Amino acid sequence: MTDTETILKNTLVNFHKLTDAEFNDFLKITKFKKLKKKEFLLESGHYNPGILFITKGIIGLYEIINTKEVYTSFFLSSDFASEITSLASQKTSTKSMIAITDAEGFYIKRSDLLQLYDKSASFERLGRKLLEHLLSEQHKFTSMLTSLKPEDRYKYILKNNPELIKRIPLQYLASYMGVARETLSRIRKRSL
Amino acid sequence: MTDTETILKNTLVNFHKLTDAEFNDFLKITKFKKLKKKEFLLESGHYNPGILFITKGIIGLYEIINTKEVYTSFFLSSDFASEITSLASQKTSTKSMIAITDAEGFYIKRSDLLQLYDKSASFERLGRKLLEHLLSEQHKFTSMLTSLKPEDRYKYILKNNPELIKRIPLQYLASYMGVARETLSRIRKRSL
DNA sequence: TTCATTTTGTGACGATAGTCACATTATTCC
DNA sequence: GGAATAATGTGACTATCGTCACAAAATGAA
Repeated sequence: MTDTETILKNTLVNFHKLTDAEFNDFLKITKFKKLKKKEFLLESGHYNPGILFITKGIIGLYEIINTKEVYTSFFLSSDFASEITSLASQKTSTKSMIAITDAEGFYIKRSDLLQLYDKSASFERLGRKLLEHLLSEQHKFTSMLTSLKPEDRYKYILKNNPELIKRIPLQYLASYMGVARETLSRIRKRSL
Repeated sequence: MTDTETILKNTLVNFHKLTDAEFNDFLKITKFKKLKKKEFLLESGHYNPGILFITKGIIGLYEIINTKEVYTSFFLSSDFASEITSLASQKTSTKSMIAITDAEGFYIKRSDLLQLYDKSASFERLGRKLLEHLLSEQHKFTSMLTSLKPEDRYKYILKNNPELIKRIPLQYLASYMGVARETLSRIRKRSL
C-alpha cells in the first residue's frame, strides 16, 4: 500500500471500521486526480459531483451571491472535498469547487459512491458517520459566526484551524468569515 | 394508523422508502412525548440525547456563549429535533433543547436509534439521507449569514421560513440571526 | 383581575465595519 | 527579469450596528 493509500485508509477507518476487502473495493472506484491551481473540481451550472479525498493542496468551495464570490468551505489534506447539495439532490450545482493551490487526491464519482452504498452497509454507515461529523462541525461554525464579532472570529479560526489563516488568500478568507476584505486586512494588522 | 403516525411515515418515506414492517419497527421504539413550554428536551451538561419527531409545537436549540444564549436551530412540526454533536459523539451536550411552545411528538432514544441502524440497512440509509439534507440546509444557512446584512437576513428568513418570524420570540430569533435584539426590533419596525 | 415578571420598543450615543479610492506588494507569465 | 496583473494595505468617510438606559406592552401567576 502506498503512503497516501494508508492515509486514506486511516481516515476512513477513523469513521468506521472496514475490512481489507471493503477498503479495496473503495480504492478500486477511486481515481487519482491532480488539479492545477485555479482548476475547477466542480463548476456551477454543471452536473459532475463527486468527492475528492485530498492528499495534497487546498480546495475551496464558493458560491456567487449578488455578483460576489462567497467562500463557504476550504478543504485541506485528509478532508473529503464535496458539495453536499448536488451530491444529495441530483441537481446541477449552484456552487463551484476550485483548487486554491495545486492539489491532488483520490476522486470518487457520485455514481460509483452510490453503488458502493448499495454494495455494503459498511459504506452506508461510514457515510452516515462522516455526515454526522460534518454536520456537527458546520453547526459549530454557524454559532461561531452568529456569536462572535469579526476579530474574535479571526482568533477562533487562528486557534482551531490555523492552516486556513496561513494558507488561504485573504480575500477568500474574508468572505468565509463574513467580513469585507479590508476589515480582515486590518484585523490581521492589529493581531501582529 | 393515527394521523400523526401517517405524517411521520410520509416524512420518513420522503427520505427513503420503508416497508410496512420497517415502519412498524420504527414506531415500536418511539415513545410519544409531551413537553410544556420551557421544559427541556436536552439539558447542557447532561447525557440524554435522542431525536424528537415533532407533531406539534416548537423546540429551540441553544448554547451558552460568553454568558449569552445563542440559538442555533428551531424545529417545527415534521422536523426531527436533535443535537447532532452529542448524538454522534457519546459525549455530554454543551447545548440545550427547550420547548419554546408546548410541544409533542415521537421520541427516539439514541440507543434505540443505534439498534435500529444495526437491524436494517434501510434505516442507515434513511439516516444518511436525512443527514445529507440537514447538512445541505445548514450550508445554505451559513452562506446566508456570511453574505447578507441583518435586514436581508430577515427578508430571507421571512421568505424561506416565515413560520420562524411569526412564532419565535424576537430575542431568540435575534441571536439565531446574529444580531442584537434591539437591531431586530428596528428591522421589524422598518419592514412593516 | 391585578401585580409581578418578562419581553419588546425606542432614543441617544459610541464603536465598528463597510465603502471608495488609491498606494503598495506579490504573483504570474512571457 | 521585467511588464502586466492580481492581491493586499491603508486613509478618509459614512452607514450601520451594538450598547445602555429606560419606557411600554405583553405575559404569567396568584
